[in-house]
Amino acid sequence: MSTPSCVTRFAPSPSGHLHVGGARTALFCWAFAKGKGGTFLLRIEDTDQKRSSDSASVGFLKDLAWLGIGWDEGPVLGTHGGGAHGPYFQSERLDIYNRYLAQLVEAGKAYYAFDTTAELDAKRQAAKLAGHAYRYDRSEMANLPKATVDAWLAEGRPAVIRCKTPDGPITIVDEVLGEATLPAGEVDDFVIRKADGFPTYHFAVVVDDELMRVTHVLRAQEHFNNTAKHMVLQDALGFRRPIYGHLPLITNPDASKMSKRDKDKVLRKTVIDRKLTAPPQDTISQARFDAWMADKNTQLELAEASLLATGLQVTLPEINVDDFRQSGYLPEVLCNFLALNGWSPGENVEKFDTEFLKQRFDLKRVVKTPAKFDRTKLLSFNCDAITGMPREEFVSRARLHGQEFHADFMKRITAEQFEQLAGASHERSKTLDEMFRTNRFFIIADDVLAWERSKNVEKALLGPEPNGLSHLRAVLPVLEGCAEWSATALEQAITPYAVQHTEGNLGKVAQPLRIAVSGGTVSPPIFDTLAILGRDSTLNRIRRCIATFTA
RNA sequence: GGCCCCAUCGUCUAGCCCGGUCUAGGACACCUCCCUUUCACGGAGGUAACAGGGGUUCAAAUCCCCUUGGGGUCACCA
Repeated sequence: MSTPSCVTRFAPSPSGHLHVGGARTALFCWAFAKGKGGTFLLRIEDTDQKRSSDSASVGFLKDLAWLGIGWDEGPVLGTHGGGAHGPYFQSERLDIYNRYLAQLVEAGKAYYAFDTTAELDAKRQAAKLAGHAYRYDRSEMANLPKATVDAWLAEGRPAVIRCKTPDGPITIVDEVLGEATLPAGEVDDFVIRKADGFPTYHFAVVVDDELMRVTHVLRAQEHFNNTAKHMVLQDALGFRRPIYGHLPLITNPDASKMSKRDKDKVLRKTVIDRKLTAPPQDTISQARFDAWMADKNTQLELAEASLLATGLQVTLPEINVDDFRQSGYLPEVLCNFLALNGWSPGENVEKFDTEFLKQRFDLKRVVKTPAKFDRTKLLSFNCDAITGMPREEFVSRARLHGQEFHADFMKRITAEQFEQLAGASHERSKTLDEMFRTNRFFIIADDVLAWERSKNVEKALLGPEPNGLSHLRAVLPVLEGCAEWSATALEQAITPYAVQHTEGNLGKVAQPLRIAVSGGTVSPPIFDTLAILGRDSTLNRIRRCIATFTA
């Protein structure tokens, strides 16, 4: 097997959900490697025992697959993953790390340190009060006699291993940011193995990138300063140095970090604004609600947050890839838009697919500044993509979306009705989800349909004579007499009435009809709406509407 | 606070490396008008930026310096 010229990796910590920022990083790593005929690999950084317990820890893989970002090596999912350089879970590579760790200690490039957390905290605190940055002081631990170290280890004293960082400035060479030099002393003797025996992130990354023959490290800019530590370790271990590229962060419009905490904030604000003291029915328990509201620092689980949001009828900001999926965004649009945050192909091109990205992606064109994530523009892109696709494609993609996220809706509508509805909704849909949210009236029973009592409704129905209500009365027998119940047949039946009684102003008849059958002022085009609804429901609802508003 | 990085319309960005073609381009948003049976779409126009100050130069958005502003990072998290 030949060695690929280019190997990139995406190395997240385990999670059930893929954050959009992570998705963008993965996308760039993927595009970079695949554009060069190289390998893109996935590695799970699960060295934090406290965080790596849950079984859904690699749920984010499905998000990656949904986006169309396939990985050549890594955890197996469908046709993705596998590879000869595993295991790809760091927690399964402990003996590998320990080998290199021992080598460093042996060579005097790393040492055991027995400081307690309390001692270190105190020193950090003192440094902070003194107004300078804390740097680990190696004078005690680095010079412990070997006999002492062995004795303390033998008696089971908790110990970490620290890297003995050489003195001197460190220059980071970065393909997007250029060169940056950290002054001597800026990188101290950092921990490379924790007291629990697990390597720290820094150590595991360096070893794995070497062993997995990673050539290019593309990661978020928040890792920039870590690079110096990784360089120190590479030198100590005699490893080659990969090429680095640090990608600009993606933030909220207010420049704050995008995090699932944003969902919590929306919910908390809603609860406070509405002065609620109890959760809505069928959401979360009162006890959970109280505990959550009592402490600003606790967060609801994602599932709880969704339940509560549904109960409160608020929409949560999309943060994770599956949030966007649920909201009805297209994976290809999300990829396109994500790529535009931090990169652009120039030449005023901004609509492209991942194939184009693969061919054109280039570190030189990655921007240095953080990008504020603009959901409105994403929505506009999504709208363009939806209205631009063939009708059959929209219908089938909307169907899949409905089956996954609106099972109740799909159950109460026939296949034929769905096809008509989707067809009528196509050109007015900005997302795959919209038609399910705005057309609930199709799936409720005729006798529970309620009419909204808004200004617009009253204006359309109860204005000066001849008003909407009288048009409804007049048009009812016309509809009853319709032999064929299709959009075109209905149009042919109603239009003459409009010509005769409203000077051809179809709206004067259409809007009352819309209200009568939907309960509100918004629906697909009126004849489609009536056709989908069917003869019985349409007539039923019009009769009830007349009765209701006449009373 | 120390250290590092960055700085073009409200937002994402093109241009910057290799000064003149930039009276700074595109997209989203916004405003106006048109289309229209609701919603949405669509069409035509428009508003809108080189953070500030010093240099260098015949010429600076483009090069240099300072100021200001923003971001990142300072864990036995990753």
